[in-house]
Amino acid sequence: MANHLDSFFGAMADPTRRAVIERLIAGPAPVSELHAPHDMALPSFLKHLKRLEAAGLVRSEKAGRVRTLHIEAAPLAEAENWLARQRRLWEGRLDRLTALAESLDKD
Amino acid sequence: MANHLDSFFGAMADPTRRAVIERLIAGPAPVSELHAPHDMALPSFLKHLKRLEAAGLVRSEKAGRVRTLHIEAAPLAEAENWLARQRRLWEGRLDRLTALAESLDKD
DNA sequence: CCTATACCTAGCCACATGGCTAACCATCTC
DNA sequence: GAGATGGTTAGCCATGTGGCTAGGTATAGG
Repeated sequence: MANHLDSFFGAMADPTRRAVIERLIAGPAPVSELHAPHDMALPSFLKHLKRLEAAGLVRSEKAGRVRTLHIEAAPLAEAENWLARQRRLWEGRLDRLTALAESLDKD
Repeated sequence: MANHLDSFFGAMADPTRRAVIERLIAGPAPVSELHAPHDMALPSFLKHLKRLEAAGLVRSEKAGRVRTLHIEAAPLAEAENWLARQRRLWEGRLDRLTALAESLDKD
């Protein structure tokens, strides 16, 4: 398989990286601004950004000294769809169980 | 923060574990049945199950020699809601950008 | 009671992850 | 062109993760 889901869920499994995503949803931002609220050395923080970019959750462009990051919404939607599908299957199963229970009650 | 989201996303960031979840959505199953389709030694596989249980995605009960696993749907729903909220914020932002663009066009 | 079954524990290994410091570009700004 | 600013690279370290083998425990079945 080796899905995007691997790298997506891996990328989201860290509060620093989720915070970056939440910030970027409000609009693009340069590295230094993203870094500011996190009590962590820049190189450590950059690793998180690299991971987000590798997972395709984020794009970045450099202009002069400044690298600006943008969010990439598609993977978010993809993961949400995956979860929604699991939930529907689960709910479908519950429905069948309910129906089964009712049919057994009749006997 | 140290959210459930940490352990949830961490748990889902592995194809073996996602496959277990997908299987359990169809209904409860014992360890050996869950293990069967995965080409991996049992102890390695057990670690994955422990991780799912630690993340609260799965419950398990032992009867005699057999431990049976059940899925726990709530965390799935919670993560789906988190993603949905992000998406709505994102879409809201796009709407505002569109409105802004239109208002600029009028000038 | 003996054996097979089903799972569990302990302990090892290689590699990934998440943090750091130190030192290094590159580009504005004065 | 000298400094300050914004990122980047290299390399170190501790811990976590994902795999393994070997061996153990507990119950089901004959």
